[in-house]
Amino acid sequence: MAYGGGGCGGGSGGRAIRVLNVAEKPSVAKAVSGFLSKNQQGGLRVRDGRSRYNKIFEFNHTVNGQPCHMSFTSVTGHLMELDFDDRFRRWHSCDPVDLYHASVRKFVPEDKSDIRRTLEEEARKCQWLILWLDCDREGENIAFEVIEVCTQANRNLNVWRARFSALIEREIQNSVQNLVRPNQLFADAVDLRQEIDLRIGASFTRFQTMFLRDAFMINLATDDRNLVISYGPCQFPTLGFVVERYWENQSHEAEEFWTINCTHNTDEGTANFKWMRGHFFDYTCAAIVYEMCIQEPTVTVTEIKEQEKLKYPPLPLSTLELEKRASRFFHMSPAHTMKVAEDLYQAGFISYPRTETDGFSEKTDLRAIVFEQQGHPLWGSYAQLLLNPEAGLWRNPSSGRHDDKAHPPIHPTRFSPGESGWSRDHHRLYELVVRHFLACVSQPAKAAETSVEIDIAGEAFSSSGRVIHAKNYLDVYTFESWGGSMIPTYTLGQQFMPTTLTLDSGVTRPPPLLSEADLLTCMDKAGIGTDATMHEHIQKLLDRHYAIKTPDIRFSPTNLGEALVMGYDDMGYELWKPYLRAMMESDMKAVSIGTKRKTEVLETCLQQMKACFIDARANKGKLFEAMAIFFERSNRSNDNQHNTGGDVVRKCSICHESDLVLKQKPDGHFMVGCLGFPQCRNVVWLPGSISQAAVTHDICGICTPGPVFKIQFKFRRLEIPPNYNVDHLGCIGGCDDTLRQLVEICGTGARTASSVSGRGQGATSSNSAQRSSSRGRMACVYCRQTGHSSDFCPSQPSRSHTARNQETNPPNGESSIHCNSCGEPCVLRTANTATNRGRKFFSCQSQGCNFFIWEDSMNGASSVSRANARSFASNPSRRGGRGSRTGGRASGAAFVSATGEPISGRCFNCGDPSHFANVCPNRGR
DNA sequence: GCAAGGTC
Repeated sequence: MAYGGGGCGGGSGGRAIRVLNVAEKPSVAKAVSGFLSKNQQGGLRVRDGRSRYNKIFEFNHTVNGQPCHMSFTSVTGHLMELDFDDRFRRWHSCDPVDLYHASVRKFVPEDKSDIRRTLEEEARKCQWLILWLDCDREGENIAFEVIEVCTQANRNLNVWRARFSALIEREIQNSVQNLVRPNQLFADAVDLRQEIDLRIGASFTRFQTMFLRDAFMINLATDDRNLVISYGPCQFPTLGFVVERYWENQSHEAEEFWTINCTHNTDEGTANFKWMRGHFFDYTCAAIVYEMCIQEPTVTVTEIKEQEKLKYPPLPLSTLELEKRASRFFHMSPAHTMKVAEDLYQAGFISYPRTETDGFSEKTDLRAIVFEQQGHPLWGSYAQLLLNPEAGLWRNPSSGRHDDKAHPPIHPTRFSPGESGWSRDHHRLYELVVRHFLACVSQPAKAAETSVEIDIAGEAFSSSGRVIHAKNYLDVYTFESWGGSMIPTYTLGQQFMPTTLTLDSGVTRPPPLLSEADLLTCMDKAGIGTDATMHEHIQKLLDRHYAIKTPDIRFSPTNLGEALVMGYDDMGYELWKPYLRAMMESDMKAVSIGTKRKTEVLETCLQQMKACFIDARANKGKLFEAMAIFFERSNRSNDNQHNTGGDVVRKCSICHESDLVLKQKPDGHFMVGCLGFPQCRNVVWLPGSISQAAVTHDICGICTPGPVFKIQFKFRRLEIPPNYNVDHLGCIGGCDDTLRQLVEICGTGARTASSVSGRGQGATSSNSAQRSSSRGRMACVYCRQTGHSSDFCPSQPSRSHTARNQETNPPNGESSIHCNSCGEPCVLRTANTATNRGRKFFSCQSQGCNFFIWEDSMNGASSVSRANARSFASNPSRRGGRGSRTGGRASGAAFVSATGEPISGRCFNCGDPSHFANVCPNRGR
């Protein structure tokens, strides 16, 4: 592009030339005009342009010796939009696949036409154009939009770009004297993204909306015609994070683990010692170690460490952190936070709220910002203390690794004790910004931490205490805390008796659903969205009914959201993963630095996406199947797939006003699902081997709440074991063992059979719950005896971890034993305790792994058999669990501490507190 | 009626 003749400055013999300056937003136009008009003859004048928001500032300035008359106006972000030509814009105007090569155009939309007129009118009067857009790729792209409009009005413009890294006077003065040319490559990278986003988004959105809306009854709280089932390269991966975590959460199977805890009471307080092995999942192993400890309970202090610990204040505040912290501290949604932050920014109380930067420029006058806050009733005195050199509270803030080169971290720009027009959230957000800023320039909190390690019968335990010496930044950053705790004083080599020594159990917990802060972190790591748009993508999931927020502010997918991700996943596409966006980001980088050309990247990407789209459409059956799990077929559909379902089986136990109905999925499998949506996702899974099913008028006499209508099933002979009948009058209310057994034997059809890695095996909560709750009650599917499940069937090769190792590893093979927990090799060691001296055990070599097993127990000659351990573990009243601590101490324990206090402990074999396992009369029974 | 990116 030609930018007009001549360099900048020095060439006009002292006659002022007219310069049009354009910023990305009105606030920047105002701020830069303010800096550049300082000490200039005539000062700063302001007049209206065509747009009421975008004023025109006028002043004189000299650029490289050239006197200039500056007119400074602004746009509001992008001036132009990209869209398809009119003939492709109506949804039914073309096949969605045509959108990959349909002609597109960039144009100034109607609501920006007044800004366009201002630019045209001003450009005609000027010789130069200086672009003050933000110094990022989007800014560069907007610069070229401005250039296009302005040069159409005045072909002779000499076009310059001002580069600045912050709105600081020195930076701006420097930038105007060092003008450069705009960078076409940066703008190209954005053009690339815009076009790919548009074509992919529009094609998939039109396709899936039209297809699914016609095929299913998607009963949302919106007019059917307004229902849009959108696809976007940012919104779908965001949904993917939500669904993936939901699947992890639902497929979690709680596992019981065991740990040994030791406490020690003295006049100075109590120390809680944690077992340094953490915990064992195998009760037998834990019990063996516990036995060793309880038999030689004398504690020896082996290590005492005292050190100063620092808790550092947070980094300067970026948008992402503002959103995360407002969600954590105040439960404000990111979208609402940004709305409130925008208000505060517009009113001048805080700096620009859309910034990635998490470090202050050295040129920022941080003390001046603190100075302003000294009068505040809540934090004013802290601000005063910060500025007092004698207090020693000041610390130059740390810098993070992010810098958008356009905006500083979010900080207060004007003092306010609180404005009358502010809502509670305005108050809270302003307070967060101020306190965060004050914290950033403060010393870290300081504490003395003492950690004590002890040894009981060769087992290591540790405890620590903390004394806070100086709260420092925590005094003003009241949203965070740092607890102190006291432990008694110990000396190295000191010996004592524990007050309690208990074998405690716990269960593993599923990973929680994603919180707002978690979701933002996922998006940030994967590069989904920008600081200014991440909250919009999250909001879009809610607006499109893809996800809901639970009462504890976590995201759970709706049936629609889960079905979409499931459908694409079944098709084999990772369009719901962040990879597409990551690829686009890397292509954008390559284009912006000139290693790839825009046209080539665009061509390749669109070709790939078009092929993907065609394939996805050919495989829409998968999407259909996934949707059919949750939704009723619509009679609008022209599809010939039959649906025999719809008969009511019972009222839904979750959403009581809806019915659970028997349905047949397109793949032929049967299921019972709830009609209530989106609140309810209750599904009861049926065996995959059903050929026919019909709801009868028989009501189950066992299951409550009733009525629960029985279903007459016919199974396919070859798909069920010979000892089951093909005809079965079954009940889905929970009383029917046959159904549950056949689910375990045959699976539930498509969902479990096609389950992919990473997806929870239970596709829904009720499925997962059914699987886990049925475990305790059902008969074994191999021997049909009750009392154990197939996992623990004595007549079938065990499938448990421990048993597998026992089968595949020779008992005495030192190098062939692998850890049950992490799979690493174990080494053979010899115990050196009084009761087990000389006895050999395997222990895992992997750092941080706890696995440990007696060699002789691997022959089945364990002093505690597996069956014993199980039955012991299943009776909480008999095990040394959390509930046993006080009971154990009160009962007649066999050991007393040095102070004569009885030590809690019970026989781990039978639970009796009167003896320990080595002399247990019930041993081996 | 569709995306994501600016911004008011």
